[in-house]
Amino acid sequence: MSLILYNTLTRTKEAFTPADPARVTMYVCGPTVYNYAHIGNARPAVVFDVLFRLLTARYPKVVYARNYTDVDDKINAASKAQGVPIKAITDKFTAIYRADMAALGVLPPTLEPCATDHIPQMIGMIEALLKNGHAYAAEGHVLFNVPSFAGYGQLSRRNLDEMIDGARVEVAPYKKDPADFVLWKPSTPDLPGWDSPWGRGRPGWHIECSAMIETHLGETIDIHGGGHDLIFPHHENELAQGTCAHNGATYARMWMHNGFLTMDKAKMSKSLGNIVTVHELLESTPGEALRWAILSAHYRQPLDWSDETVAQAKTTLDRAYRALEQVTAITAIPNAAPDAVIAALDDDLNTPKAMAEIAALVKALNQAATTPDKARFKGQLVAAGRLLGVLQQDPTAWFGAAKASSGVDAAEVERLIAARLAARKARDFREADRIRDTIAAMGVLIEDRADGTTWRVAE
RNA sequence: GGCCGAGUGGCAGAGUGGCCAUGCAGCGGAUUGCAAAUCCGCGUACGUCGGUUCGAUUCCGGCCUCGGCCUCCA
Repeated sequence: MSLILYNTLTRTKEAFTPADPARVTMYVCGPTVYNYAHIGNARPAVVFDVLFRLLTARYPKVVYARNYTDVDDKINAASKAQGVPIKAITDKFTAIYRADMAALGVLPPTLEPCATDHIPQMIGMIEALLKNGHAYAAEGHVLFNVPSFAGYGQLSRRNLDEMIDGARVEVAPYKKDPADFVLWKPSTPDLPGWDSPWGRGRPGWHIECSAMIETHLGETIDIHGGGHDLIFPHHENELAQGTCAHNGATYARMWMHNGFLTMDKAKMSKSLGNIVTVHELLESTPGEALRWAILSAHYRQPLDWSDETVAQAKTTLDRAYRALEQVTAITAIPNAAPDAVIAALDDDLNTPKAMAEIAALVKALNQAATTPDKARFKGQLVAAGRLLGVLQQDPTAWFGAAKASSGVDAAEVERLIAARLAARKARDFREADRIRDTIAAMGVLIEDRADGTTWRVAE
């Protein structure tokens, strides 16, 4: 089986073949750390985490870098507004982002480089661009000269004339061409800055990714990913400067972009204000349910986020964990994920299809009559879940978390269950049902099983 | 205006030229003291108008609607 991925550059699905199977390289644009990440920001982290898991299962070494943008004008604005150094802000939100993503089951990438740790490398790359004629210095700025790169526009499929027509931004006077973009810009004394051959300044938006890719992954990487809105201008510009800095070497062999998460069909974005942060969602919902909801739509499709989306995800996971709970005492036969699950993911990360296969495994586990069958299906289910980053908890922990966060008085529930058991033994079913109603009023459902009565928090 | 996407059953959401997605919800049955859970069964779904075809939700064209990028944005 081979992995097929959709390449934004060619707009087709292509077989993925790494340049060097001994060292697969992937770079995904990470967050600008000046605020809480919203659930839309989490989508690429989760999606590319699945890809990372898939690649790791197949190749001996996968180097996955996801950066933190910790120098940026929005950070500067927050720094001024709060009267604290930018590092106070970026450190805080980097830690929060890490914790939030961990709660979503996102594995730490191999590398998490920060922009501010790579200023010399950025300067070096800018110097290379100046040297080979693709950039120029003007009024303390250094700009990339877009017309110097014939391939400009290939990723976003647009040509310069059209862009000039549609331009909504005033063209800075020091630009040779309206499309030229900033590699380095001067900083006033009140702004963060670094000494450079062009005076004290700070990097433009795009150069950090190219410099960090060059530093950690090499001139050519296998996969470059990010959100759909990064195609233009960010990735188009990265592609231009990266290619030119390396005298025409391929910058990224495969470009992947996830679709948007929407609220009421409109893109979730900080500027629109229609956001819900991962942080606040985690207060009421297990991270695993959020992850399941994110993966319930194909990564290139839009995904409309609502309470209903999350509720359905949680209910579906409840069912899977209930199946696993039934076989807690049975040791799973260690197993690879079933071919059907792998085949689904191999087809451009078709996570909804993979989840349908997981549902089939849950059913098979529930149907299984013999211990060997149960052990086998349990192993397959857990292995399939591992690829998606779900179903790795102990069922008791999954249901226990729901109990804990519900605020239900567990001791009282247990006491009532004991009382009901006594009534049932006495065949006083009216009293037993009355007690159950009392328990139900607490928001708790009880289940009588062969091995005793269990309870769970109702939805 | 330019360039891109998308419209699937009550909801979410895959996919395919002719046969089953799947999950959630709902209905019926089994089971249960009654429930819950589980299992079994159940829905003439593919925006619209044409075209190609023996046959289209799936291919082609027009139209309508919605969204995205062109500015910071995952």
